[in-house]
Amino acid sequence: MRIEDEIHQKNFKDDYRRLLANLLFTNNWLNQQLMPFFKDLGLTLQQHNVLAILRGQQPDPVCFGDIQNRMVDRNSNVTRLIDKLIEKGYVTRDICQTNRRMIEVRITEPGMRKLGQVDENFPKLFAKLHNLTQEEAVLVSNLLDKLRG
Amino acid sequence: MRIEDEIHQKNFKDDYRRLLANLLFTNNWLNQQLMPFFKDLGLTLQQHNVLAILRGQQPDPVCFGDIQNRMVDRNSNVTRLIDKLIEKGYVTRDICQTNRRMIEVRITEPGMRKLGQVDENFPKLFAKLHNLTQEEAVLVSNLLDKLRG
DNA sequence: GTACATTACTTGTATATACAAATATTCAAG
DNA sequence: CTTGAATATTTGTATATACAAGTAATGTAC
Repeated sequence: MRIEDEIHQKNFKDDYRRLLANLLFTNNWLNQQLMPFFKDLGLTLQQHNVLAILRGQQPDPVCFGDIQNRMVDRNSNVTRLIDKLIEKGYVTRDICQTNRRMIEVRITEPGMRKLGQVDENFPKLFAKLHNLTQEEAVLVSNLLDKLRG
Repeated sequence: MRIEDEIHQKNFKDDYRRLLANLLFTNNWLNQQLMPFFKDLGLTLQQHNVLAILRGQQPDPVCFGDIQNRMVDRNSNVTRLIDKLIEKGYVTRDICQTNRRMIEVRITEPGMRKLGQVDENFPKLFAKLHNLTQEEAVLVSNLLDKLRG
């Protein structure tokens, strides 16, 4: 459905304004697909992002700063995110012995199992993006890279 | 900058996962451009969105439901948004006399002037989107329309 | 014309976000 | 070896969001 119809706006002053509205609207649409998906699995999008980062570095730990730099959403409060993940038993935190300002975060076995469970369900999530062909997905992605400069 | 470099991830399992990360990351990037822009002008993105909708219907009023349906961000709480805009003197609210469940919202003269001030500053905001050519902007926008189905 | 569903908006609340200030450790200069 | 700057994380707080429940007016069936 065209963005004009989605937000009941007949036309835009120029193509950049249409793009801006479209990016914001599409992000909202995307969040409405993602939030219930992760909620059903007992995670938030950001919590999943952290777990995936930790799995990627296994068996090495990752410190808060590195987690922040690798997150898709840079505004997340890593301290509080990790608190939640510890509550759920999916990660551990230890003070780094070589630099005691830093915190070493590691994913636990239950955390790995939870990620595995998410992976099993991913196909039904990604099915929602398959209105685009693979070539179109690559094209949009590259243009977004270009947009950010 | 490629999304792989932005979030320090060597590669993605497939092009749809790369697209998903890229859409979310780009939205965060976009918000970091938009938020200070509107903050400097004493508005939030959603407040501006409402004002623009009201100007579009002038001199007719717009009810809450219609505002919601035309907003880029459908999750906004229109009641509280309007409360803020009344506080600032940019809109008025009246009970609709033909259907007293409905609220008629209208933009005020100060609201129009504020919108005018935003318009004056828009070029410097949209400059940030000009890493894409006009053709590319159209292309991305159309592909986003297609993505949502 | 009364009862029940529907519509339109409001309120409450738990959680999340943005952003600034605080703490605690290490580094670096003299 | 002390002082001040830099780094890494934590805490505080005001505002925003998601979502469920509440209220009030209208529509509809009998």
